[in-house]
Amino acid sequence: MPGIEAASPLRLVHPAAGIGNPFVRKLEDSTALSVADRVMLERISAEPRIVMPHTDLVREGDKPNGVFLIMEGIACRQKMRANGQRQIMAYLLPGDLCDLDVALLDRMDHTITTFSACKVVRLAPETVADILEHHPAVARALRMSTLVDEATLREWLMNVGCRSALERVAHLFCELLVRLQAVGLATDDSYELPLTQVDLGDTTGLSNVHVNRTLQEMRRQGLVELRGKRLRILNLPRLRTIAEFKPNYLHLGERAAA
Amino acid sequence: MPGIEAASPLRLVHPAAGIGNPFVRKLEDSTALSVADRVMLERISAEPRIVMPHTDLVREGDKPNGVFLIMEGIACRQKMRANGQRQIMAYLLPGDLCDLDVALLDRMDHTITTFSACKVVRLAPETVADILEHHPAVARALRMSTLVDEATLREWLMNVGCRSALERVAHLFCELLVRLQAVGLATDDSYELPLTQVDLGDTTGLSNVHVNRTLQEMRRQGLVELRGKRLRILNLPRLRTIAEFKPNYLHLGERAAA
DNA sequence: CGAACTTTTGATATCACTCAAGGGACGTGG
DNA sequence: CCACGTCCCTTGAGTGATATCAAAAGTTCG
Repeated sequence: MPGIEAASPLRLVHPAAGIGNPFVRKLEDSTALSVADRVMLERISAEPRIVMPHTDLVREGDKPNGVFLIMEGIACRQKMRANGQRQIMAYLLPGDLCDLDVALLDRMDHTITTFSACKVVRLAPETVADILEHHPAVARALRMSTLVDEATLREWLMNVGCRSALERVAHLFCELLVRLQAVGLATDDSYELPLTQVDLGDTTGLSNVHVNRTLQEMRRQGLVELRGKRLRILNLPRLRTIAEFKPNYLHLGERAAA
Repeated sequence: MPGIEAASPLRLVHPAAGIGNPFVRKLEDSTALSVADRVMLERISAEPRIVMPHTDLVREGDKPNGVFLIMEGIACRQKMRANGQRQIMAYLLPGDLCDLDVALLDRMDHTITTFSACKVVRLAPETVADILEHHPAVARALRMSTLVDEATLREWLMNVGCRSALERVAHLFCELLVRLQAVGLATDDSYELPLTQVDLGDTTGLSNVHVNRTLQEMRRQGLVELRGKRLRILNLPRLRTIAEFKPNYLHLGERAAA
């Protein structure tokens, strides 16, 4: 089946191929993809669905109904407590594929919600199975990306478990810079951040009020500038030092290790 | 190759088969294993290595050198900060297999250390690859178990991010009860817990002093009894309520859902 | 232009941390 | 079997970081 697609030159010269498609771009970072791989990836991600902001893609307790691929926008994994407290457990950025093996589970144990308007693709379990079986390079890259998701989760636990408010927010900002740069969505020092201070608080285990004061402190120290929904990092070296940010857990190439 | 093994009846009547082997026991919870599967599992876990307490199995920065299977004892994943602070990010209990796909990574991003004396088996990447290819039922169970590990990590983040000291410790104790029961290492209401209060603090993001005071409060309320290294839960319903413990994230069968 | 949301501010409260020291428990070696 | 060291648990006092509450000011958007 991939052979048929590969015979179609139209796909290969599509202007956005490999640049506009964050999924392809991300996978290519970790593995060399064949033409057939790339064609297949372009094909499955060709018709994204547009989802409004603050919409649940899957809810805790639902039966998993396939795997989501984020093409545009930002979403998150989250869980609520009975008293209304919320913990955000991951950000899903363009190029991220949620839960490769989720079909093995009976019920979702958390909710996936969009922050901003998103373009997402839902892949049926059979599609995923097909990729895993017939596209080993892609499968490898996806497995790798799952490992990175888990490592990121560990780093978040580290963040909330043993860093101060300033350090936590600094760390989050450093991580997002690297991850967004990897899919071409950040400049050298800035990116769009469609989150409220409440969201940041629910991410870092802080109250919104304290996030606010922490951001003020960061501005005062000339670390960042946060206007509208755009974050600009003014002093990256110092921000990294404060956060003790070591991007090794993101397992990027040598490129970003510096 | 499995066929040859299956022809050997000796393995099948091994007295400890499926009972003494926590790995087999755990996998059988999620999938029906064939005789060949079980034989293979018994074979690869036949000769565990004994590791002293407080020994690193792999260190952050090391090249991953295979996958560890915990047969006995308790170990953990952890990371240190430059200032000496430690965050524990997972407990590895008997029957747990660490990092199915870890061979894809260049470097470890965290350290795995034993708490108590452990029996562990190291599986070479080829062994793992062989299982994934030739034992689909086992592969499924292992993938599933990886999903549970990740879900557990999310729950820990929830714990540290939005629960009080009492709630955090209560939640941890509830989780351990269920997980240890699943491998036959806990009674109805008690289990061995070879951890110090410092360890508990590094797990829950609390200081050792505060863990101490929290444990005293739990004793005062008649929730638990912690003598020597044995934890006995005196009022499980209340402990669960306090922790808001919902074991759904462990994705056990109906059995433990109650 | 108004409603709803988000950010900001001030005042107060509290949970948990730090520091420091005393008391057990346990193991080892004399 | 006792003496000692070490590790762990416990206690007290004082502090500090962050939470809570409530209201004002700013923003966004229909």
